[in-house]
This record gives sequence, structure tokens and C-alpha cells, in this order.
Amino acid sequence: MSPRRSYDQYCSAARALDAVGDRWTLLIVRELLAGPRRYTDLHADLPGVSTDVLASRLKDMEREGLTTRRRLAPPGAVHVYELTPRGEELLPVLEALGVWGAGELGERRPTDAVRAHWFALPLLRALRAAGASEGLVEVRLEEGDFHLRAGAGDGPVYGHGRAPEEPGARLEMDAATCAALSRGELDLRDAVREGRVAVTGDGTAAKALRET
Amino acid sequence: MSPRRSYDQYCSAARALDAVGDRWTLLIVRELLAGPRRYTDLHADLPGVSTDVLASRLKDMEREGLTTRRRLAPPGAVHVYELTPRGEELLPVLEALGVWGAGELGERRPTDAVRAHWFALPLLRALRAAGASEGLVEVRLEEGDFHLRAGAGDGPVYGHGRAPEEPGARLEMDAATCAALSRGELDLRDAVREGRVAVTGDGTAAKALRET
DNA sequence: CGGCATCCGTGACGATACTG
DNA sequence: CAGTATCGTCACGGATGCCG
Repeated sequence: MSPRRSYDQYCSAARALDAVGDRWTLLIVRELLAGPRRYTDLHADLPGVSTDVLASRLKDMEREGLTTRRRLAPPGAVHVYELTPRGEELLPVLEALGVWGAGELGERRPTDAVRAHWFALPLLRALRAAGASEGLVEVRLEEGDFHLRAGAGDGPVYGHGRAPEEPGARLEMDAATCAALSRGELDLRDAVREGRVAVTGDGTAAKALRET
Repeated sequence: MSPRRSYDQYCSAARALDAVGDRWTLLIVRELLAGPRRYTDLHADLPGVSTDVLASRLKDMEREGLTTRRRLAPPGAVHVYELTPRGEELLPVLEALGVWGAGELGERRPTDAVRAHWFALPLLRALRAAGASEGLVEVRLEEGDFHLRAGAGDGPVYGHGRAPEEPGARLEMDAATCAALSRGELDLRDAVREGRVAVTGDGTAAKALRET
């Protein structure tokens, strides 16, 4: 977000908004929290952003030290963008926005785009609230799959698609259940009890969720 | 912030940015966390905002349920703007932005405006870290005074000027010390020990800060 | 005088087209 | 695939004027 125009205020919140307050910037961070991504993939998961604005933001963010651009080793040799450690520190900001925004979420509007991994942080909170936030958790939705690294200190907090290794827990639910969990209207343990969330796996998270 | 243009994404963070992502909106919230304020005072403590944008934001925020406009009882009969409970729930968002932005604060630039109460949330964090976040605390800086309601569940978290009643603790420090505390480079207890922060009062917070 | 509304110049944004 | 170029529109910032 770095608005080209700084607020010029000696205030840490204003400084943060100088860096990440521009339109799209924090949503780009949300995308990169899933790990390194290519330009085209970012563009696909940020419906509405124009190509020039996305390119411009990625440059701004690199200048600000939020992201780096890296060329993958051949074969492939494509460019990927990823968060720096400093960029990853924005996770609490997205968390706070997500908690507050849950109250604004409501029902899905016809004009709303959806991606499975947009539910990653809300579900991570639900897991934390249920005392089941440990290890690798795979989540399967109609919109697609993603996985959570629940106790991870560094590196991506979540990722696209199925878990790269056998996860400690696998969750499967429908869109309505996922939305209700995200809005905080439904408790994860209750949802499991009512059979709205199917839990498999034998990690500590799976066991914690299954015990009534 | 409510960008006139919604992101149209079924994601709680995106919804939050729809509501508070516009330029100036979160800084207006920062100002209103100090309690009800008049248009002119808001304009004075938000250097750089143009009159029409401020008026427009205040209308947007009222539409979104973040603020209310109220006419004070005569004499005076001026309008004041204040946060709704929903608007006050944005405190964690400003907290998270402030924590992250502390790393961007650095030295004060010649172009930077300053207001004493912009240090309220950083100092509240410093008090919390020092285990002295209870009761009414008055802070005196060169730039001006403000007070903190450290344990307050509802209502304004901080206010302008001196404390309305006798505070449990009174802190006095210079600008450099306050900035170092805000950046997290200096520990409040250390600062007290070194005499960079003068503590008076006999509340639990004052006692906690004075005991080495 | 406080609280805006209006006007205007500049820049940011979004859509589309195009290029290496 | 990964952007750059172009362009119309709208948001922003600054100044000024109006109105209770």
C-alpha cells in the first residue's frame, strides 16, 4: 500500500499505513502468506486488480522490503514473489483485520469471488479456539484444498492444494459450514460433533477434535 | 475507508478493507479512540487531510456503523463525532498496525507532524509489558499531555490533555525517550530506572514501575 | 467561527491492448 | 507468461466560498 503520498506523521500506525495502506497491498500479502507465487497466479487469485497496479505494487513492496523476487532454478526458470521475514510479520495485521471483518462477512454475494485459501486464517483461528492447532492440517472444500502449518514459527503459514506430506488431520466440510466457522457463528468442536465437519487422521489435532 | 470500489471477495480481511481500507479512515479511528471530537479538532490532528475528504469519510464511516454524529447539549451545541462499539472494536487492528509500524518509525523526519496522543497506544503497550497497565495514567510530554485508561473494557482507551481525575500514575519524559519506547528499543522499567521517565502517584501502576 | 460544499489540478486506479 | 503502454475516469489534496 505505500501510498505514493506519505501521511508524514510521526506515528507508528501511520507509518504502517504508509507502507501497506495502498489499495491491494495487504491482499497481496494475504496471497503470499501461502508461500512463493508467480505473477500470473497472483493475478488470478486477486480478481479485480489490473495488471499494471499489481506490477506496480510488487515493485513498491520489494522496495519496502516486504517481498523479494526470485528466479526458480531451471527447468521452469520462472519468477516467483515471496514474503521477506519482515513481510511475514504482517500476519498479525491480517489476523486483526480478519477478526474484525468476520463481522462484516455475512452471506456470500453474487458478485463475490471466492478462493479456498481465503479461509485459511479463519480456520486456523477456529483450530486454535478448539485447542487443535498443532502440526500439518489439510482442509478440503468444494472450492478447493489447502493446508495449514498450525504451529509454524517461520515460513508460510498455509499453502495451496493438498498437504505435501501426510497431514496430522484432514478436515472436510461444505461451503456453508466453512463460512459459518469463518464468521465465528459456529464452533469447530460443535461442527465436528454435529457431523458437519469430517475429521480423519491420527495427529494430535485430529484426536483433539474428535474427542467430545 | 470503504473504498467506493469494493474488492468483492468473500474473505473477511477483504471485507474489513472494504470498510476501513480507504485512505485516512483508520487514522480517523485513531483520533476517535481518544473519545468524541469535533470536526475542526479532527481536521487539526489529521494534518494533510483535505476538508472534503474528511467530511466524506465521516459520512462513509457513519453509514458503515463505525461512528455516530451527535449534537452536544447547549451551551455549546456543537456536533461531535464518536466511535460506535463496532468502531471501537477496530482497536486491535490499530494495535497490530502500530506494532508492525514501530519497526518503520525510525527518527522523526523534518516533514513529520507529531501529536502527543499518537504515543498513547505505544505507551499503553509499554505499560502492559512492564506489568503496570492498571487504572488511570497521565502522560506528560513536550508535545502535550494525554491520559490512558489502562484497564478500560469499553469507552475511550485514551484521552486528550491531563487526566480528569487524580491519576494512579503520572509519567513525564522527553521526546527522545518517548520515541524510543514507541519503537520498542527501550524498556519502560529500564527507562524509569535510568531516570529517563519520572513517575509520580501512588496507584498500583506507579508502584509497579518504581519497584526495581 | 465551525462545518462543510465547490472548483480545480494532479495523480492513482481499472480496463484493454500490446510486446518481449 | 510476465509484464509495459495507453487511456478514460475517479479519488485525492489545496484553496476558496458559503451558510447557519
